[in-house]
Amino acid sequence: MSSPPGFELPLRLLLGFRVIIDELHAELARRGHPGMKPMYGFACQAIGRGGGVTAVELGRAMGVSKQAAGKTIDQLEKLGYVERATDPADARRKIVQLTARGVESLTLSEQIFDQIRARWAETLGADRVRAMEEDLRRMTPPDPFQLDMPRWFGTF
Amino acid sequence: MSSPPGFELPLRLLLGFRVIIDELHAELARRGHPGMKPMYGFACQAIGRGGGVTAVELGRAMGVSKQAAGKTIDQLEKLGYVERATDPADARRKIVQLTARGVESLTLSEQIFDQIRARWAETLGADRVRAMEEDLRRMTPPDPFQLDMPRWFGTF
DNA sequence: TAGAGTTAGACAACGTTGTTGTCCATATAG
DNA sequence: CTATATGGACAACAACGTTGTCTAACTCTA
Repeated sequence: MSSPPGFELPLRLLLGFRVIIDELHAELARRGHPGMKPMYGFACQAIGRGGGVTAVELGRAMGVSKQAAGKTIDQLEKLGYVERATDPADARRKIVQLTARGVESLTLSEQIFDQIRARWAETLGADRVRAMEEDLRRMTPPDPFQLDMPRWFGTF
Repeated sequence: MSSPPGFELPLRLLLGFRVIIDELHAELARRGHPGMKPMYGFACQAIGRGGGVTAVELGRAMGVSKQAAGKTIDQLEKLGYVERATDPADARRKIVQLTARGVESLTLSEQIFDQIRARWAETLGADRVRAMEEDLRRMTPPDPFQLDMPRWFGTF
């Protein structure tokens, strides 16, 4: 009747995240997006389908400096997922927007995430998955995007 | 009655991990281990209280190269958490062992993890936490240690 | 309207954590 | 005894982050 050691919970949370993200990217690669990486995916999600964002805004949304955001944007631009356009109303601002391919990758990711969740629900039961989400929502901050993982994990 | 979008689950899993690890390190810092970082903690855990390991073994256990493991050991040595000794039976091998301080940090971490888990159980109910662990155990690989996070998240 | 302050982006220098590749010393096997 | 494998050190480099500095452009106010 004893509980597992306390360190198992965070380990399993991380492993769960990793399993899902690995599966997502394996499927994305299979469906024409082999260059997509977890970080790029988060960035695309943060850029979104709306009117576009600037490097400063993206950095703020992801919890990193504008320079770091700018480098990520450079990569995504090179891969054809985003494009930059100068704001007609403010010559300083460069608006970053998803390209058609970028939107496609986002849509595809959402479908794949839903499929993965459905398989979890098949294995564990829909109510258990829902309970897990609910419990995690209670224990984590509401703000969904604070994904400065490399820095966080590296230097704390 | 619709399910949340599929991407919420992995996001919450990551956030949950992060919340717990952040809390652990805040508490560790408060109790005399301000230099401890997530990665160091994982390395200490992998080194363990046993007879010590070599850089090659540690690298294998953590899924990184022996050079990377060696660099982490350098850091931990500088912080006073481990010490190296040459194997009397094999002059090539340098055995890495936790110092008293290293063991203390490990023991402290275990206590803190247990406390965090107890608080989750208070908030969510013991059975819900147990269910979460059980479900995650079913959906993740049994091998607990494969913590090459920076590389994995960065370059995939 | 002119000047001061703020903001966006680019560029450079650097830190951390990884990677490969090379090399030497030591063990082990044929 | 020699050939091979292994452990560790060192160097060069890649990826992703940081801070600092500079310039261009906007905005506010005297």
